[in-house]
Amino acid sequence: MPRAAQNPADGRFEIFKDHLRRQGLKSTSQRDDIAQVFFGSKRHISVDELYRAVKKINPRIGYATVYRTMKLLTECGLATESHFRDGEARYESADESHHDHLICEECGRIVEFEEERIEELQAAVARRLGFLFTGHKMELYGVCADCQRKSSEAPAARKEKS
Amino acid sequence: MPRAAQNPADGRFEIFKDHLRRQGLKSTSQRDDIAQVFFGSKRHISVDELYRAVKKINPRIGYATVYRTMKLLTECGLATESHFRDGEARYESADESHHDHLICEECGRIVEFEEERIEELQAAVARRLGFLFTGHKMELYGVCADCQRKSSEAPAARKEKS
DNA sequence: GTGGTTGCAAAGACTTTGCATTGTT
DNA sequence: AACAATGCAAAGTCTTTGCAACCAC
Repeated sequence: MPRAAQNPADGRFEIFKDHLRRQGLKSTSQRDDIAQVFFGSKRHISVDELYRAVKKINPRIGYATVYRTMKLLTECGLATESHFRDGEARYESADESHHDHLICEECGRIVEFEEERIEELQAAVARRLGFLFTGHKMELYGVCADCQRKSSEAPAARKEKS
Repeated sequence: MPRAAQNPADGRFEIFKDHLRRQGLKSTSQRDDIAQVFFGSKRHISVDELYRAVKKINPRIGYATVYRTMKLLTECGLATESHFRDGEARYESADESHHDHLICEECGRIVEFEEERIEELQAAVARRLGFLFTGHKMELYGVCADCQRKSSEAPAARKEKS
């Protein structure tokens, strides 16, 4: 999969517009603004964060429209939905190559990584079980370097199984 | 699959009772029944399924108690919670060795597997990023052999919105 | 103009919580 | 008898949906 460039005019917005046109859907200022803000936002943005961000530049926006637009963006492959710690959904732009997440259980920090060999093994497992492999959901959990240091400095704060 | 380890006296119930005692909690018929039904149930049972099953042998049961008891069972390591397709939580007995899930996107069938090499690579990735690896959440998706056959036999069979 | 779109609020799905009553220890 | 546990229903979260007003096309 060729890497898309990260500049603002990388075509994602056009892909979105094309998707709308092809489906006979209409372009609206709400859809445009949500898409643009989403493309320019930090990764793993929640619906609520996106809603607030869009509201700043376009107060004529409702929660429902954010949900509806994120669904559209997901349909045309421009966004991916994740449910990290079950609760609200978070979206990320799907313009980069595939990666997965490593999450710190202490501070919630999310680090992305790629590991082709894991994917290969996963495909092999699926094949072995007669499946046609289509994808995965994978999150690694751990304690990041910072939090490890913090707990060794303040040894009172430990939670162990007794 | 050896079902030998599944006999009623495999100690899980005692572990649960001990957990209650140690925490100064009380044993009640509801807790006992929920635990026993859970231990004897199919894997990946939902709260709703568990509630119905327990209700059959003990009508004096409420939804809230099932939720509360599953939380207890999870705390003492006897149950694990999963959120397969976001929606309701499913629990499975944590008495067996670690495994992950492969899910058919057509029929929803869930197959379990173990792959030590994937876990090793995951731990290595975490270490490389400075993390202390504590665990993962991993689900593979695909199309099972049966569903692959079905779609090639009846290529016209499409689901449509009514 | 037509028919998709929007914001709002209401409804849904799942889970948690408040409280009077019940049941264990 | 003390006090945790229960069932019920109400409240909470996050997400979807119904609908009249709106707005692209």
